[in-house]
Amino acid sequence: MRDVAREAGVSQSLVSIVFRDAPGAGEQTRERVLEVARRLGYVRDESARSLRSTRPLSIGVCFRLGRPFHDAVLEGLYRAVAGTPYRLVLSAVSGSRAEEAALDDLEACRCGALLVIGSLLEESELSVRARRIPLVSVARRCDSAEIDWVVSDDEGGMDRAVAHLQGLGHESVTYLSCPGASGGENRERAFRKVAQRLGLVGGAQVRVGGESEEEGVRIAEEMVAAGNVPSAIIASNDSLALGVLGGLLRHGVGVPERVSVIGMDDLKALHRPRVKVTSLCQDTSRLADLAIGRALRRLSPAEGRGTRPRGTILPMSLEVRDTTGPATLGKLPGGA
Amino acid sequence: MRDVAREAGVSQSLVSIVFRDAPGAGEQTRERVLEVARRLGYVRDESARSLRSTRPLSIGVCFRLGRPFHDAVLEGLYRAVAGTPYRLVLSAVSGSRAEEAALDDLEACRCGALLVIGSLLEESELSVRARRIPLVSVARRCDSAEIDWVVSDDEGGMDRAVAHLQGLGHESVTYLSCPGASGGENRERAFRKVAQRLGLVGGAQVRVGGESEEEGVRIAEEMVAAGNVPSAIIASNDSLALGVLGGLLRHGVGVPERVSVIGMDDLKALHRPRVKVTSLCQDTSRLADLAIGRALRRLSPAEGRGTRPRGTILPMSLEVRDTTGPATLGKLPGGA
DNA sequence: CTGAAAGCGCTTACAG
DNA sequence: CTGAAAGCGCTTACAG
Repeated sequence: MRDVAREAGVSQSLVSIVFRDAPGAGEQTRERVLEVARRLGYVRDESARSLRSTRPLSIGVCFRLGRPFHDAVLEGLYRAVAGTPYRLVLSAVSGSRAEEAALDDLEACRCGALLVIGSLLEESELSVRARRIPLVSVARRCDSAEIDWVVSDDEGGMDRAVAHLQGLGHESVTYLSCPGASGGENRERAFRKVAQRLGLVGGAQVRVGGESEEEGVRIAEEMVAAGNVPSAIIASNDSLALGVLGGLLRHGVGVPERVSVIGMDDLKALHRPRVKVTSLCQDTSRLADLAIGRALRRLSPAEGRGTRPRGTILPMSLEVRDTTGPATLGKLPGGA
Repeated sequence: MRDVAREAGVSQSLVSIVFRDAPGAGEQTRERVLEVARRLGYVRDESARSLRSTRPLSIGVCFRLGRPFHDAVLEGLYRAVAGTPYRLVLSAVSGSRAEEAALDDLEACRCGALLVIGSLLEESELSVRARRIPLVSVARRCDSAEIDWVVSDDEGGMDRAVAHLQGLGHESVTYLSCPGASGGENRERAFRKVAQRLGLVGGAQVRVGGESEEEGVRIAEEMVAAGNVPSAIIASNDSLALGVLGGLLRHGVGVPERVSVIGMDDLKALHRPRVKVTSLCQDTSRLADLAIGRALRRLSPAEGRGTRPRGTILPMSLEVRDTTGPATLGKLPGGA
């Protein structure tokens, strides 16, 4: 910066003014500074900037590697942050990197706020961090006093899914859970509630599922082997749904002729050429917009941390595709 | 840090010494400082650290959102960097964020080196950046004088794939290219070379492919409609292979009975329950290890930027699974 | 083993 | 509109 100032024949503060787009520089001077900077390959130093600046310059994002849902939210976050004066700082959770480490890293980087996608941490631990720095939880509800959150309406979505199946004549539905996942408990609770509300009490089954296609296949095969294949299945995530689908088809159990299958999350991975899975979709783009909105609110000097945190529940949409159809009442072959 | 020093009754430099694990602090003092820091919720500021430190503290990584291959490499990078004194700084490329912007961000963050996964930029642009900061290109060969690179051996892999098909009796092979991808040209060139070397000259076809399952389906359907379905297909990426597979099966063309299909990259997405696709695999973990190794070399004061850049070509392995089988010489039904 | 002082590259008042 | 000076939170010599 000093070099640029010298080369352009101005003071260093003037260069700073030009780069911050602050008032106080003539049109000509501004252009000359910019030209010199370009010529010298000058890049403004973010560390120095954020160290000296009186307000934060960045928003931290904690996400998980290899999850299409997280990638989709991230994509939305970049879009949402584009019009603001903030930049995104990323920190990934993976097999070799715990969520705690990822969050520590973000806290050390002078982020003004933290967005955490699908956190798997205890709510109490998130609370502790939220006391140090504003926290927005995405896709995971947090009822602690300090945390803003944005989630999808599992219950409303589940309602739509079950009603869809009932409309097709299905009288019993088996739900495959996902114990380890961030929204797992919530989804299971939603299913139980909805099943009761829609009078599915006797026909509602909950079975431990998982998060991978492999587990889905195994479950499907167990069902077939036990001669106990339900007429409708809601899988708590799409990988599971895909596995169940594959497992059933492999054993000659028709989908949707004999069994209807619904997935959740609407990942791109679902859009396979062979069969498009009916799925309950989260609106990743709105999730991202709202998350950035919350962060901006906390970052604004006017509002700041004063107000109590806000939770928002976004509707889910049921995308009806190829894997759901009329109930056959066990009259078709394929049932064990 | 000043607060911690005051609270622990020591000087600020002593706190710094403790946190840097530098010699010069008594065991007791060290523990007291650590205890106080924990109690106060002190987090060392990365911006200040990297600004003041005489050597770089971080390595920047530029990757693309929603690509399983990139995620796999990232996972390996986190593992590889764990034992070093450096941290990873991530910057994502996505629909709403150009690769240039992602790299600019990294340059502004005082990274000591940049790892770029599957860059789509012109080599000349990478060169310009490499003059400012050491650059390691992953999965994209760079012959400019300034850039280290680590790639997979497309030609050796292709050799293995074609030989495998020949061993099964296939006399002609159609290659589906991937014009937009980062390694696209290289793979296509590799196929042409290998086809010639293995005497497949007449039977070698190159056809424009793509990067999505949808494109794969379309191509398969065009082949079926034109009555021109080859006996063996190598797709330049796995999504394409999956699409081709789906498209063929849908029209009753048996895989591998009538057509053999090989994909490339061995993404997790390939491990579907129904059919496991034979694929040419990149070793993402070694790719990551080597990339970090290159960066460390450039970062070490001893070696530094003095030596000329090194390129490394890693072997690919052919994972033979369900989609390749003996050639049927057009005697089976299903050929148009 | 411990403390006082300088300085990384910026931004931010404040005086000309 | 422009320049000199202070300071963000650390690390790094260097003196006790």
